[in-house]
Amino acid sequence: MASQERTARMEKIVALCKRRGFIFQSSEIYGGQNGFWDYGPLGVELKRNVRQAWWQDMVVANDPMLPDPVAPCGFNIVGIETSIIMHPQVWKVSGHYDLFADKMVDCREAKGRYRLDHMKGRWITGALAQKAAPEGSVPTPPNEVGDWYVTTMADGPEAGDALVKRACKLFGVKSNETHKLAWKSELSTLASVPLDKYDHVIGPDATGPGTLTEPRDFNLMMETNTGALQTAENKAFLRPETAQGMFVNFKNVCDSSRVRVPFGIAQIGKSFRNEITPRNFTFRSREFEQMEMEFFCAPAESPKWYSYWRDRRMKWYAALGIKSENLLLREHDKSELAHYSVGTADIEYAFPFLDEGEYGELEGVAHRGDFDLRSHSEGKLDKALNVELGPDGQPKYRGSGKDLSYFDDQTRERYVPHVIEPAAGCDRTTLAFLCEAYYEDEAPDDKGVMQTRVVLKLHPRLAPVKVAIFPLIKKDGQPEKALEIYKAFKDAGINAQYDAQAAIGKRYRRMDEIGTPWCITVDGQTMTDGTVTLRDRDTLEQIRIPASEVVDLIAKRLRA
RNA sequence: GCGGGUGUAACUCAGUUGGUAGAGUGUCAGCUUCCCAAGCUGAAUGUCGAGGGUUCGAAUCCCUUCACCCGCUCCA
Repeated sequence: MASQERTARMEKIVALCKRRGFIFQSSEIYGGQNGFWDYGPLGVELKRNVRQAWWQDMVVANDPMLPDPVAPCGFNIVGIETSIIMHPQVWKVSGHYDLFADKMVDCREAKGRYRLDHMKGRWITGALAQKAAPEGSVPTPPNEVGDWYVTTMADGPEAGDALVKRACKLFGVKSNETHKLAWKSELSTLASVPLDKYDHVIGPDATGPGTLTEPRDFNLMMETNTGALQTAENKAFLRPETAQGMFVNFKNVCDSSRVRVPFGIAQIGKSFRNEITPRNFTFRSREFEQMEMEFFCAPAESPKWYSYWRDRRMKWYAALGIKSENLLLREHDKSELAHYSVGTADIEYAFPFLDEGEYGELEGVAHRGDFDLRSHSEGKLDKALNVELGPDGQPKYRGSGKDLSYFDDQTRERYVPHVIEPAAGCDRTTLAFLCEAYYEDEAPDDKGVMQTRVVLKLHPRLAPVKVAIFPLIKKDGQPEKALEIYKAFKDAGINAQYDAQAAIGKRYRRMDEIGTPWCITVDGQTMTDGTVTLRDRDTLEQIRIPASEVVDLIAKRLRA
């Protein structure tokens, strides 16, 4: 089975990550913490390199004076680093607060999950007609007269009728004798029922009472408190995305850094979400790192910029070694889009933990229109881009009241810029590079027995260790010469390792397994003519070059 | 959240009807070794996922719990 092969491959990658110190489970000695992961000595180098490659391409490489030939024009992108905890109003205006602030109850019998405030019901007195207690319920003596809370998920005017229907069935009353139903209360939501009465609640799809769990919060956002006192007033949230930090600093950046539209603000940082089901290694974590960029442009230019960023981001993954057959650009269907949006595309990777033909999201490139800047200015907008009003006719969530428009002194126009947002998951990207790099060779050993060689074919710029230096044998001055070369790499700021332990073949294999692209070996010939061998991880080929030139050569290859 | 599976050394795994743990790989040290998991000698390493119970005695039986994997469900 192809899927078993894929699972086995993924398990080997996870084992390698642990064995060689790329990724560990968080708090492992205490039994682990679901949805959280630690990066080990090699993993942290790999992840740093991913960040650095992103920052290089998204920030450092860009300048209005040096336009990318395929871009509409030249532009700047500046970096920023904003706090994880922001003013709580930020999340109300951004829409995150409303998105998932609901209490949910589960029904143990019907295996359903319901929003507490959507479940309507009425109290009624009577004897339940049911005989056997349903699965998951509180056992009830049959035909006992009591007070019950009958519920339904039916909405609006239908709710009352639906309850009558349900009650007839539950109490064995004929549908033309509904006057026999002894209602004790008007329609209310389950939120009005105290927890200690849940034994008497009959779920919308249950056949008996007491099958509902207590209401549980399903909050996307992690909560915390900012003062020593944990009161409702000082409740705060750990950011679920880094983007809002850039939107709320739009004016600061404009006023302080001589940028002109079009320009971008980029940020790399941690975000937090209470994922319901953390799964698939680091893919769905509750604490994760994002690499996001908000590109501000004139509304009329935004479709061109959207296409540009979507294509450019695809190229970035390819340039760092992701094969095109494992990468998918998935344009969202027009019906999935908010009407103001020109498009949203996901960049997806064929992770081995997914079935063949399935892809997991690495990055979303979204055209966000002026939704965010206008919301933070005027108040949270609804889908029609009007300020969403509360019952009192005032904005439901007030914006900052600050003017976040931009005056273009070339065209003499004032407008709220539109935003193109390429938002990548750093941990997912790191994981994708690991999965892509994992490779097994077979080669005979000196006894002719086939041996598996595990290689991480990481792009040299991503490899945690760039080069290893070995003395072929531990004498004749070879260790001393090798250490000298090793120090030259350290001095040049290139991450190198020295290893004199065990046979040369074993040392090469150790380096293959962690993805080190090059190994340099000092041998007998080095002592006479000053040359060393340079061995390539992928081709296994060796060339001889002067020891004095190796640092420059590797540095040059890393820049290429 | 539900159902199924798993959890023993750093990794992969063995461990009989209950009698307080083994292998291979890896790691480390020494010798050897002039290029792709070489050889010899030696060494270290386990709260048998955690907590509780039964028992004279638990890796093994029971309960609870945590984590991971698979399938549903849910979801940015």
